[in-house]
Amino acid sequence: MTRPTIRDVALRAGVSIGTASRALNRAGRVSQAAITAVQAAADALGYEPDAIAQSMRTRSTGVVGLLVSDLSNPLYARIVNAVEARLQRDGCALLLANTHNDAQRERAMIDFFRRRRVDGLILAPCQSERPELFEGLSAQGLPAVALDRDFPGAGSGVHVDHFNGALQATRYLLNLGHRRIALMTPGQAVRPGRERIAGFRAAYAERGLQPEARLVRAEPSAMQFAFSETLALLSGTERPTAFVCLGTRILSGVLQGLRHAGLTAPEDASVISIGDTDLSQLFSPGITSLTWDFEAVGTAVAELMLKRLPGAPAAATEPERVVITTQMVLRESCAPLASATAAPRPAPRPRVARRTP
Amino acid sequence: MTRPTIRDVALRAGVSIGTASRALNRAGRVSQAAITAVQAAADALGYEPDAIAQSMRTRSTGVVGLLVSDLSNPLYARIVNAVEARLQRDGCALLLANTHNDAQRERAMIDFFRRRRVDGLILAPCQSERPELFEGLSAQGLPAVALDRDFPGAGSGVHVDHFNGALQATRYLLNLGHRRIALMTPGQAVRPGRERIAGFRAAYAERGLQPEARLVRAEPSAMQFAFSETLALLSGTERPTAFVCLGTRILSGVLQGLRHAGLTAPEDASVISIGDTDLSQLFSPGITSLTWDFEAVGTAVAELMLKRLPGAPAAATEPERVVITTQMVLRESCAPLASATAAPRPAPRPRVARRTP
DNA sequence: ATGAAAGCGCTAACAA
DNA sequence: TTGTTAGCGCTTTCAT
Repeated sequence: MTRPTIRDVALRAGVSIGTASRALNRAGRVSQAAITAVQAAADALGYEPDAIAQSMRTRSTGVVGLLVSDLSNPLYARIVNAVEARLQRDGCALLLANTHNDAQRERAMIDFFRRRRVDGLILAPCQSERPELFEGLSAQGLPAVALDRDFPGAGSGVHVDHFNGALQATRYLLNLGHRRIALMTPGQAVRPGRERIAGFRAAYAERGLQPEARLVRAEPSAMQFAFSETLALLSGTERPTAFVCLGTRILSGVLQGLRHAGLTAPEDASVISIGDTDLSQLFSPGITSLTWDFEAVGTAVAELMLKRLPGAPAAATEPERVVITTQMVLRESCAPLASATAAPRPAPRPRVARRTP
Repeated sequence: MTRPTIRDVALRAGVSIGTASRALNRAGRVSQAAITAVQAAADALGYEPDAIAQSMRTRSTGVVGLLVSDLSNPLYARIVNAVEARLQRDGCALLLANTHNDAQRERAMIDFFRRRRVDGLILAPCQSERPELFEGLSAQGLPAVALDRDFPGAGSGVHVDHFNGALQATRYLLNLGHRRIALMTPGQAVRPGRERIAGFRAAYAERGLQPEARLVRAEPSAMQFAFSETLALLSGTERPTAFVCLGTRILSGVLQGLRHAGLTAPEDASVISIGDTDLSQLFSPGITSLTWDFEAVGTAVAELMLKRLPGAPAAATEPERVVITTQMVLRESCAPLASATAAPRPAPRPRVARRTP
């Protein structure tokens, strides 16, 4: 009842083990007759080569490790999905681990993956982008690709253009007359946070302005956090007139905060979010969103990885970077500042004509 | 520059390879002195045992395969996340693959995983729940656990109580006076769909009624599908007065359909959805939801798996089933039928008092 | 073109 | 308690 090995196949085909291997892999000098016989024997036996044994010999597993901070983030999930799909096309397997933003676990899982002899590592995890982490991998000849993270002086990666995204979103609000704009984004310790804050500041700088420091709230993404922060921001007298919500679950927290305070967008505050989600589309008012192609991110990072894999046709060694640009989807959640303060609130009008029943 | 092997460690510690192995694994008869020396040598060398070689010998990889139809489904993502977390605690790795509801790919990926010698397989994929699939695995001694799927006559699994969930939701609507209730659920070919339809029918049966066949729409989950189906259902004269949306992305499709038709919940139609999402919570009106603990599903399935793994303390052989119950979260998206037809639509009142600015 | 044989790094059975 | 040795299943020289 044990699985047939190549030995069984060779025996049955009446050839040696070596020949069987060559025939199976169509490698080098094998006669057509041998190929046919071996193939037949393999089929008859239901032979499946043992990937572990192959890895043992060839020192290549065909497995790529993916470290992500939190898969339950739907936006990450979409990326991981795309990574897997692309890898699958090339016969690569995906080993997945969550780090839960825990630096210690990050390190542990990298070791774990290395012990398992993954052929490459995709990293989107780090609390802090320690360069030695990335360089250590490259030095050991383990291809690593960064997913929206900057490891100083290192390697390939896919990067979303958060800077210009935040710039564009902020500029849009400034053009509407807003000056007290709250920026809520996860972790300024990592690239997305840093870039967004920089873009935010740049938009103000274009007009010779500077944002109030207290309005920049950079913390790990969490709905609960966003909710309480929103309440805190709304409680003061000089409350923000606009919210830029740059984290997956931040939007819901902010919307709940506004609701809890009895405020409505866009009359009381304008709102911009990221990721063109169901919520953005269906909330009333529709939420103006800063978004990008999440599937493209996953596909790109997978392709960068595949290119650097041992077996790849042209094993590119020089680092490569892919930039993913953002787009704004305009909806109804932003309004000129004047109308919010000066004019009385206009009566809400339905977005579509109501059908007569 | 090559990684140190156990040989190097043994050499440096001045012991034999066998002793080094025993010391590293703290297995059996080893002197304290040996353990100390070997440990020191391993640390000095930065030795990490090669998991592939270990697997080769022990015939156990410490890897569990997970087959899921579509990870970009946020609800699945949450489950996978929980699975990974639980597995990680026990030092198991997670090999992940999407099947995209493609029966052929399902089979291919199972073979792929088996070739990689996974220790176990978690399956939540199957278009059709072919018994031979599951039985084939068990017969080969590969532990398999089903995730909300029924493989006739087979194995362990975690099952959400969709039957009672749908029963409860439908009963709730019937109690409100609704009779033309549309049920939208993905694939009746698989367990969740079947159970939901059965629960739906059971609720009608309790009152000696029978649902109209045309109101049961069971297709693969997709927002686009839900949207067009909703429009189709709304276009007739005898349009449904309530929608039960039992698929992750179905709710958005239905809501968009209603909006497109110029209709509003709950005045024109009551709506119930699954999974207590951001959208359910923040949409106006708040969507009454049928939900369950997705993390518990993932944890349970992981634990079922761990229990059946070769190394497990008591390798349970008899199949085990875990049932996850559903809860209703009542919000504002459902209304008595009478008020929708007889009474004029009441003016909307804000959910919370509006603060004076 | 084929067969024999040497390992990949490790564990486990057997001797000592 | 320790060292020696035989593989796990496969690929890959090296002869033939």
